[in-house]
Amino acid sequence: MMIGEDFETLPTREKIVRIGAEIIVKEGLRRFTAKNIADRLGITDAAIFKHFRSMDDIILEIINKYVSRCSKSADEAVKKGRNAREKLEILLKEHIKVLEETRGAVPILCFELSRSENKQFSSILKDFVENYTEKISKIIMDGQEKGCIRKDIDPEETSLFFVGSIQAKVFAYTLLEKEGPIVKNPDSFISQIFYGIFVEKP
Amino acid sequence: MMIGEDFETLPTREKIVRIGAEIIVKEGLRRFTAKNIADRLGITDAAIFKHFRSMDDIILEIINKYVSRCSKSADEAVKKGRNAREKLEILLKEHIKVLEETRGAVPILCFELSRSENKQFSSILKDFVENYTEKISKIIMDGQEKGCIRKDIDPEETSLFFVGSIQAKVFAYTLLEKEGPIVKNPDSFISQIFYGIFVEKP
DNA sequence: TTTTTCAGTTAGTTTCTACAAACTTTGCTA
DNA sequence: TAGCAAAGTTTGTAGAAACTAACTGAAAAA
Repeated sequence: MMIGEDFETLPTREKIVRIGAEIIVKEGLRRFTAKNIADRLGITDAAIFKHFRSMDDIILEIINKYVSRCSKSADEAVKKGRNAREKLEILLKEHIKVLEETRGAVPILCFELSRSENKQFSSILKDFVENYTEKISKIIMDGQEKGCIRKDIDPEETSLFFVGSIQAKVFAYTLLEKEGPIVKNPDSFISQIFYGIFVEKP
Repeated sequence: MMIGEDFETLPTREKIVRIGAEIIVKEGLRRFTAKNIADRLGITDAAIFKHFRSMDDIILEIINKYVSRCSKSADEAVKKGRNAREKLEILLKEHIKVLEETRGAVPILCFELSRSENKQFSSILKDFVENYTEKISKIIMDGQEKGCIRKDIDPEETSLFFVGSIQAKVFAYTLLEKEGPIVKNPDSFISQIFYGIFVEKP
């Protein structure tokens, strides 16, 4: 099932969160139902409501779990690097690591839930993305001052471009394969973002 | 409502398709229901089925409409450009144009429906993306032969990166704003993809 | 040992949803 | 002007979905 370890030994509440996330990622929000989750756990749909007050509460827990994990790894990355290039590289690599471990859950949740009826979801996600891109923006501005990053790019736009590029990988993955790693070659992926695809400017 | 012109004068069938797409884009598949569409048209849900045999048929028409439009504009782009750089630039600009006119519908449909229960949807989308990226791949390989594009990048991966970058813009748009153009500065967006963000390689 | 709590169950209720059948209105055409 | 087809309507059905309430067995707490 989802993310290895010893899934069977986990408390039911945690199992619900993981299977819920897996359903959203692999089948979409439409199939995120109490019955669908319960069936996979071998319990009845009513039992789900012994652990969560509502289906929305499950989604909230899913978002918070994955989003906070992503934020944490970004903070660590910023500490480690000594210059803009190093920081961005570590940040991207950390992000890719979380991405692989969670099988693309965060980007898909972001996409699916950002347009949700429940404003609480989109507000959490918005805060997360804003917070995350702010960290990247700071690194970029620092790099621009030091002269290693192009001065004609907008830091905020570029940080969104970073996040979006990862989003893009997940998109390609869900549409075309669904097996193996989401980012097959992290180094060449990072190189493409850092240095573009053309040899030189015209 | 959706994409200007004279919406009111359109036949109902066409209105259903447009409003359906708008609902998927703005509220997600979960709210794509006959009643939701009918309410906005000022008719009853049952009337929808006078125009379409099933809800899935509406989605099929939505996908085909937007996807074929996207493919067509790519073909035109390839014809116009005289070298790899020009071709890619025109292609991206054409794509951005369709994107703005359709308010981000294609990427969102791709994402939402790629993980759908209905295999027909994902198969159409897969074909579209494969076809589209193949065109881009060819341009890139041509550029690599001519020497203007880096030889160490994988054409197929990079063409997916192109498509994904646009996807990413839509993602940022749906999450953070929802007003104005999806790609605010197409030239700097293209420049970022073409030449990266760093001044020079280490 | 008794009691309480936890994590289940079954069996509802309510609301939604896709779709169907039968009827009505309306505009076009023979 | 009769009649027909398109595009609506109302009404209805069957199946999900999200909960709810009342009950049960087992384990933890008293």
